[in-house]
Amino acid sequence: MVEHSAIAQLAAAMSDEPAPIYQRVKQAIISQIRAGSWKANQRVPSESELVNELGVSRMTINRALRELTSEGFLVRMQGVGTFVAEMKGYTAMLEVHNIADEITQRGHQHRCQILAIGQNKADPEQAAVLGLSTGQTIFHSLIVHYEDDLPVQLEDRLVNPLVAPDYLSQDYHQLTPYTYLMQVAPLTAGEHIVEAVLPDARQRKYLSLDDHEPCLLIRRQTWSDTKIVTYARLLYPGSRYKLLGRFKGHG
Amino acid sequence: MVEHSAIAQLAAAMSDEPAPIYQRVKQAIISQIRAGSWKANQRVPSESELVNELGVSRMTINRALRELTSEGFLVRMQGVGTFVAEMKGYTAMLEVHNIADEITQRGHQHRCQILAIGQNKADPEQAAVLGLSTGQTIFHSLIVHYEDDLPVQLEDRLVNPLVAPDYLSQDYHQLTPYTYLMQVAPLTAGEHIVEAVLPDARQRKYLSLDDHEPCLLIRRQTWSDTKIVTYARLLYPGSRYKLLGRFKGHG
DNA sequence: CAGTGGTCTAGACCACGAA
DNA sequence: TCGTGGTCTAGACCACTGC
Repeated sequence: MVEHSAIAQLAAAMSDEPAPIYQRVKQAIISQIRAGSWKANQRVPSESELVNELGVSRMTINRALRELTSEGFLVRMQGVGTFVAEMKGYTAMLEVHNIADEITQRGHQHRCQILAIGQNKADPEQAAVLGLSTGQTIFHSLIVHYEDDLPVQLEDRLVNPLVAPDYLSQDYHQLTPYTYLMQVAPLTAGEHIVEAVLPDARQRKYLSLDDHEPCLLIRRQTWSDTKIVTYARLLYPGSRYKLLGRFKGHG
Repeated sequence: MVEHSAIAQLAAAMSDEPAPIYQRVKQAIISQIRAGSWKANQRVPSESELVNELGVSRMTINRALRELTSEGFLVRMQGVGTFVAEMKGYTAMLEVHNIADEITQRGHQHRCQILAIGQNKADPEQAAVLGLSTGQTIFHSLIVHYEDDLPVQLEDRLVNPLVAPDYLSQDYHQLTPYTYLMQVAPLTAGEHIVEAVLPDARQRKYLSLDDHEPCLLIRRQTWSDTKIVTYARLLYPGSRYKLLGRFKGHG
C-alpha cells in the first residue's frame, strides 16, 4: 500500500491536454520523479490503486508502467511491486558509424588504399578474437581510408571465413569491408574498446603522422548470431578524428 | 493486402515453446526479417490479417508490432500499413559512466585530490561553452581522481553559477562534482567529444605520466532544461583507461 | 468509402512473493 | 492466503490514408 498523498499528487500532475491517457499517466509519473517527490527505490502505487484512483482501465495503466520500465524510470517485480529506478548516473552514448558514410556525409570524398589482403593460418591470438582454433585459415585485410587525400583511418581487420567465404574476392574500392560483411552476415551484437595509443613506425607511415602524435584506437568484435564475424582494429589520428556523441537524460 | 505466403511463412516460424504469445509473434517476425524473407520497406501483414491467420487477439498482435517498432525493426503509418524498417548500418554506443562509480564497481578504492576550486570572470571561450556572457562570474574546479593511488582522471570543470550557486561550498571528497550537479540540476541532455591528445607538462605532472604518453580527452557539455550546467574536460591516461561499449544490431 | 493503425475498456487467468 | 505484476481476449471508437 502506498500513502494516499502519492496518488493525490499524481492525480494533480495529470495534465488535461488532449493526449492519450497512457501518455499523460507516463508524464505525470515522470514529473513526480523529476521533481523529487518520488525518490529512488520508493514504492509506486500498484496498478490496481492507480486504476481506482485515476479511473482508468488496468491495461492502460499497465502500458504506461511497462513503457516507463523499459525506458529505465521504474523497476517492477512480479509479486512485489513497482519502484522508482535508481538513476545510475548517466550512461551516455557515443555513436560509431561506418567511416565511408561519415566522410561522404560531411560532404567530402572517401577513397581507400588496400595495403594488404589475404589469408593465413591463425596464430593463437588471432584464433581467440575470432572464436576459432589455432591453425585454422582466416582472412585479413589492411586498408587506409582517406578523406580528401588525408588519411583518417587505418583499418586492420580479421575475418572469419566460415561466415564470409567470399571476403577476399570483393572490390573494396567500391564498398567497404564493413558494408560487405553487413550484407553477408547481418550483425546481431558487438563490443568495442576505445583507447588512446601511440602508433608504431609502420602505422605512422601509413597515416602520414609525425612522431608522438597520439591516435584513437577502436578495437571491435562483431557477432552474427553466435559466430564472431570479424575483429577490427581501427586507428585514427587524434588530430584528424574525434568521436562525437549526444545523450539525453531520463526523458 | 499481403500475399498469403507471407503469413503462412510467419505461422510456420511461430515456435511453440512456452513463452508469451506476443514474444513468439515478435520472434517469428524477426526471424523472417533476419532470414531475408521479408525485405526492407516490404509491407508486413496488417493487424487484422495477423489476428485472423494466427488466431490471436488484436491487442496481442498490436503489442508485438508496437514493440518491434520501438525496437527499430518495423515502421508503422496510420492509415497506410506496417513495413520492414531499413537497417541503417549500425550506430554503436559507448557508455560513459561516472568515474567514482566505475572505480568502486571494479572493487577498487576511489579517492580524489582537489587541486583548485574557485570562481573567476568568464573569458570569451569560457562564456561560450557555458552559454553565458563574457565577464560573468563562473565557477571552476580542477580535481584528480585516483584508483587505488594511481591517478586515472584529471577533471577540469566549469560550472554555471546560476544553476548551481552552492557549487563551491561542497565537499568533493565526499561526493563527486558530477553527483552534486546531478542532484541540483537533473541533466536533460548532453554532448561530448572523445579524442586522443598529448597532455601538456602540467597535466603530465598531475597524472604522473611520462613524456609522449597519449591520453583520452572527453569534453562534455551538459544541459538541464535549456541551460548549460557545466563544461568538463576529462583527461584519462591512455595506458590506464579504456572506454568499453557493447551494442546490439537490430535484435 | 474501406482499410489501416492508435487507443481504450472490462474482465479474466496466471505466476510469483510475502506473510 | 492475498496482493502483486504478466498476459490475454473480444469488442469498441477514433483518426488517418488512399481511392
